[in-house]
Amino acid sequence: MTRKKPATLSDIAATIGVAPMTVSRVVNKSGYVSEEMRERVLQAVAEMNYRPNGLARSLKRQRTETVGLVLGDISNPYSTEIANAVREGLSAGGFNLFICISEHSAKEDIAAFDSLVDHNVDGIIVATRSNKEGDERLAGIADRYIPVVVVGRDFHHDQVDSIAADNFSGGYEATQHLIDLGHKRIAFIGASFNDRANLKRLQGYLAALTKHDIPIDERLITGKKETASESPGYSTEKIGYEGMKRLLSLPNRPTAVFARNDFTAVGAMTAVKEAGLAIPRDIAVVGFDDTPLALHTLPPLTTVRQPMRLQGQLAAELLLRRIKNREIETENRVLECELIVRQSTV
Amino acid sequence: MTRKKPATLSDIAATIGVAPMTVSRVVNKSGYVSEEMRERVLQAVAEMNYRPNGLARSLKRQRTETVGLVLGDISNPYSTEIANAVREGLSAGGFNLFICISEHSAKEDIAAFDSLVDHNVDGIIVATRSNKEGDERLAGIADRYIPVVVVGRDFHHDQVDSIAADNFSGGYEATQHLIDLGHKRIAFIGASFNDRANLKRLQGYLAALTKHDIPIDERLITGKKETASESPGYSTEKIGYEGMKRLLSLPNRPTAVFARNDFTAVGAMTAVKEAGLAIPRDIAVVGFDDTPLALHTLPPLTTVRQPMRLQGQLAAELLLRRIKNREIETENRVLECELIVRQSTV
DNA sequence: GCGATGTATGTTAACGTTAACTTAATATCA
DNA sequence: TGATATTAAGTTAACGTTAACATACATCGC
Repeated sequence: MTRKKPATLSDIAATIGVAPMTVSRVVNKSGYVSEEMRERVLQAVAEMNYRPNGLARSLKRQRTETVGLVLGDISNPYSTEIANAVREGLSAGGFNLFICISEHSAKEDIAAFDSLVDHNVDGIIVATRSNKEGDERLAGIADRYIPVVVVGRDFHHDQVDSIAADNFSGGYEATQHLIDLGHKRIAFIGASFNDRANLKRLQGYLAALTKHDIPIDERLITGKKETASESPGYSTEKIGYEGMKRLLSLPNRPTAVFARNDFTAVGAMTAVKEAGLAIPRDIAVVGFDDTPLALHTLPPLTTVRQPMRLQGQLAAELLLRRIKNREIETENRVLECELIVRQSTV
Repeated sequence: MTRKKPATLSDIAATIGVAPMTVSRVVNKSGYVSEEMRERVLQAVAEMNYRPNGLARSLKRQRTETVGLVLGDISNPYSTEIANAVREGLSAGGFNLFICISEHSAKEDIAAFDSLVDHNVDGIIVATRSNKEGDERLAGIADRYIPVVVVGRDFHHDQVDSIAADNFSGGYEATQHLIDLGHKRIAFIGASFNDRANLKRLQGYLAALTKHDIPIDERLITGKKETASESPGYSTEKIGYEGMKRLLSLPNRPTAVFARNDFTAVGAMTAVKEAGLAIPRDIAVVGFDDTPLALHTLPPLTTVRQPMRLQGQLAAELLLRRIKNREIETENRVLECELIVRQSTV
């Protein structure tokens, strides 16, 4: 059996003996077509299993009604929530979403940008970590007036809207909460210097300590100075578990820990329980992100909720706005985080 | 400032006074071009910030070097691992990956298929749950000889390769394991009848009980008969928690539970602990999937590992194979699962 | 009866690229 | 030396669609 090529608009036109344009009008419901002709065309379309060629259409129309989303990794509630919210926002506006994964590599970041630009998407939402080469390419794209919105990425350009959670104040509040409970030896688990959001959380932690005249003890800050691409964000239970083990072996161990995120917190909690200590009596634990998991740890986890969905919604909204009209002021939104107190600290 | 249109290949050709074809040859490194000309062109390309228009190129070349992946939801280690493995397999072959999310809705499933077909992707990998309308559309796509591979989806077509984990024997082994440990009252948490994989796990569970002459008690099977689109696969801790609560309130409560997946198992464990019972002494728990989480529950979770990465790798491999040559026998692979025994059952 | 308007089609050219062919100059070799 | 390759371009037409314009007939109000 030989493979037959898909029918084109001209094929349809030829078989029923009309001009291609007439078929186009029926398919696109535009312009004048008689009811009789409409039916003839529609029947042929159905019979020949015709589908418009999107490439040709987009090439001619100069728009694809498609938006690209670049994520660092997919195995991460943050990415997940953003993607879902973006998708909803876009499909409400009639746009399709294509997602690309960069695995936190600058090279893949760029490959994703290029691939999306090559497919002439109408706009791009970028939610990967900043890196020099990627930023340069992104600037080049924005320079060409392709609508771009960045989420949680440290990138500035006069054509690019940005959205981020206030990780600094989130970290500050989490630490403040522990201080309010009387803790003096508060640890930070999972510091990472090439992840901007994480860094901000750490800075918030440091600021809160400083504000309350609590000396900063470097031994209480675990983490590593990664240089390049790093770990699958998701399985950071390991980081938490190992970090906590190290902290517990200190001569003067902490009475509270602030973990970079909920997964790290879960790992830390496991280490605490294994050591025969109680949470929060011996060690209080705070996480970050308020993932669904946080409700189901034992005890339930105090954590900082960042508005993930809202970030995704806003990203979709700002991008659609910019697609409609490129000549607008850029917006840079910073969204508040909220401390959710549960039983792991009280 | 007025927005200038991006430079085209002809623009480049015009500014340096050569034929467009010459520029094309330089850009694509094909055919003969003198070294001197090459440099002239390359310089103009750089100066004018030129990027080939992928739509036009794909339209002409009749291929996009892009593959689409349709996932039911993104908030799910299963989707995640598959996506990562597929991505790796494809990028090794020089293909780009676009991911679409259907939110387990037949309508969105179809929208995703159509969007991908409209963008003329070279092939599609489908990892969503089966549904009638979606299957019909998918068959129509496969009929047009567009390469399609399904992963964990119950779909048969003489042009479509399929890959699935052996959920039945996974469920069987998990249950067998509990029976071997002497359990007679074994519950199943989170039954769902519109999720094929889940159904198979349940059937494996039932088969193991039957094989060992253990009567099936319907009260020990929790779950609901959902009709349509369902829950965000990911936060099924709730299902596990609530299911376990119900089981614990039975007059003759189970001594072991087999949960549909690890998240459900975690929820169940929380309920067990809250009731003041010990795992595995009072109630043994088995999960499914072997997510990273399973190592960090307390106690660590016995679970059934399904080869997620392998499924993704195979999907990429089979799809690329079919893209290269459509006239090949279809393959239907069923991959073994492996019971990982940890402390939640022993 | 005549311009104005509405309806139903057809024609042309273009979106940006490249496969396939053509032309022309230069190099190679028996 | 002439035949044959090789190199370096240019020309044409097409991928499948649609915007813009052109044509033709019917209807309408006056």
